[in-house]
Amino acid sequence: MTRPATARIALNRPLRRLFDYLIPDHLELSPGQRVEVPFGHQTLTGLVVETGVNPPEGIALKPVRNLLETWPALPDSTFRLLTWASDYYQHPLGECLFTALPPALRRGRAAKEKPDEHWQVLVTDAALPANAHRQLALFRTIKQAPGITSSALIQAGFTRAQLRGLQQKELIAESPEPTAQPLAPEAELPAPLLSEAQTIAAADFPSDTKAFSATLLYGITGSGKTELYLHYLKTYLKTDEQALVLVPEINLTPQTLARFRRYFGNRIQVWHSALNDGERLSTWLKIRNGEPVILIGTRSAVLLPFSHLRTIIVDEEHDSSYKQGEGFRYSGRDVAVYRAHLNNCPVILGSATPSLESWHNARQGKYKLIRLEERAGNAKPPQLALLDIRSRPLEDGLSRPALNAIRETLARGEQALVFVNRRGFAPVVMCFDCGHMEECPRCDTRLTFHRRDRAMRCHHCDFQMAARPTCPKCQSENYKPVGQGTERTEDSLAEQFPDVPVVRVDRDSTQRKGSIQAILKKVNSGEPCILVGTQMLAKGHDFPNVTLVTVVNADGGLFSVDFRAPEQMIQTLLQVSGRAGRGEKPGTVLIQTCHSDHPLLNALSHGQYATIADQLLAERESGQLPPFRAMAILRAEADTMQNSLQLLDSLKPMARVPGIEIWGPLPAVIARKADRHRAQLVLITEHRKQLNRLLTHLCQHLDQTKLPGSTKWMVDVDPQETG
DNA sequence: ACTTCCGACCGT
DNA sequence: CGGTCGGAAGTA
Repeated sequence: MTRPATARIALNRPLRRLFDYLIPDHLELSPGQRVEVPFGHQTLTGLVVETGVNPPEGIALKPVRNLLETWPALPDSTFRLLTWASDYYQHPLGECLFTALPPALRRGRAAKEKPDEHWQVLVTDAALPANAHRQLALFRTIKQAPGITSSALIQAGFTRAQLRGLQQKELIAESPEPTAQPLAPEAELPAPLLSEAQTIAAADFPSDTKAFSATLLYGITGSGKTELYLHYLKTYLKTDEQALVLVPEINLTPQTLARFRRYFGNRIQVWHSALNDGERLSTWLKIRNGEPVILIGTRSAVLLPFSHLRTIIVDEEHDSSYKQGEGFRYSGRDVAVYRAHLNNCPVILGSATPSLESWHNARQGKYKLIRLEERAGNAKPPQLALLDIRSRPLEDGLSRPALNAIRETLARGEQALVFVNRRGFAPVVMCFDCGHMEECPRCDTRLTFHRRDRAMRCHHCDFQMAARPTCPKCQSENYKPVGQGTERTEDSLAEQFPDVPVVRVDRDSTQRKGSIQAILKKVNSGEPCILVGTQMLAKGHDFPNVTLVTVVNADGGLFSVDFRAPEQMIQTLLQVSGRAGRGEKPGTVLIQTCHSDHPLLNALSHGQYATIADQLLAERESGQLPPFRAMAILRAEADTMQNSLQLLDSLKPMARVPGIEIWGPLPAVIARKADRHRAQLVLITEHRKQLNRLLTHLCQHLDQTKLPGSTKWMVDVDPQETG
């Protein structure tokens, strides 16, 4: 056996091919290692995929320039996971592999953390200009805690610039040795005490962390799923093992984190979009080094290079944000299940409203189903009632009975939550004389009116303009907002209940960092108030004093073209209903609708999610839709609809494979978005393997096809949005 | 994705 | 005839 002379390298580029290089004599390479290679006129970071390959003929190989670490940045298990995901989701291997690296390592930086500086004061009193109060505060902080680190100071709200300022004035200096005693680790709590129902559920959790198993924990809102996760990890995870807890972005709140930290102290680490490059590198290294971390993270955490991973929990597994909507369109939940499989460890999917995919797997016996249908503590499930608003007068969207219920709730000293599924003031502005509606010039959408700043905004691109006082078409002054948005509901409620704070929670009101924390703090004080908000309110928050939930309009999902709309509507309604009555007091949910006789809404007001899920699954089966068949969408976008449709049409002959059904090509529901014309071709089949082979073939073909102008195409496997 | 190459179009 | 702008080709 001679040493391999060539290596196949993956690059972080959207190319469905790898590049071969010579291995210089002084280097020894193996898969997963990070290297530097020449590429055209640039030097790029690459990852070794294979060595000893036969390069294509007639190409002069260049040598690998440099090996960045002796150890593989991606260990074998992670490497295999990503290779599988690249093939399954039809996304270029290079880009898939690089998503498992922190930004610093993607850019070719050393896999080392910057050592943290420690600081001490040099004088007893700082003579600073009167306006330098931040520097003065920083000086006092360092004086009080000699040896404190830069990162601790930055965490406390100071900046590097302020440190540099004091250092230049020679008021502080780096201290060589940390003089501060490290804080004694706080005593970790033992496994939480469980209720009777929880104890029964806990007994069904997988006890073997060295074998694959998939468990669906169906626990109604407020049943205490998090306690079960904590109990499970306390019971079965050994002190030298790693665990992963996936959560939707919105659920990673300081409260959740604090709760986990009380039980596991500094084993708890986090992974989410708000981390900076340094924090990402630091956490990545801990995981790569096999430290016994319990990682609480969002979607991309499932791709990290764990080596002692013994359990994966996916909380709120139905949440659509687990599916990446662009680029590498993977599902964090599905990758988690496959990872558990590869790794021979348990995966636990938890939800009060499981996805039909997981529900189906449980029904089929592929997943073990654990049911927890009792609320923890003294809390009772909320009472749901439908409120038909067809012949009722509405005041800014709210009916008299709903307003009365809110009034009574506040009078009892409790809190009310009003759920509106649209942000802004009103979804459209319409001329009552000529019927004109304001549309986005770049998309096939209507503009939403935001009264706060008198702006018309498109919620599908970044277009916005000043609102007009009169109709631009007929100059009529009878030009008014129509329909309900969060802003309008907020204003109207503030007018009707002037003595009570009205708090709006949506993407516009929570843009500022930490503003949601401030809102939650206010609500958790328990004083009577009205919360108005979108989806954001439905997710995972615990408001013990909210006893009434009003849904302004539940009809959005009833007649949508998207086959997932009914499922999503029911999940959202149940999740938001779950915010009611989580404390001692019972909760009520009022759902305003124009279709109180609709079977789905009726099932919701009478039955359990389990019953509805069975019904919805039966409908999916009769329609031969996912999860009964596998689906993939080929999307195209171009400067004209004709170009998009033509490209997809040209694929149809190749896609005519027995057993695979083709729908389309058809223009997307929003056919034009940011001046791009979009169309899609749906492929649907019972044979997932065959579909995968076809997609590989189609991608290969498309890669070699020269496309006119700016025409783009993409593949979406297991799409979440089918419009 | 990023870089370079090459032909079209402009002004003098 | 130089300058630059935009699209296409190539990266091993």
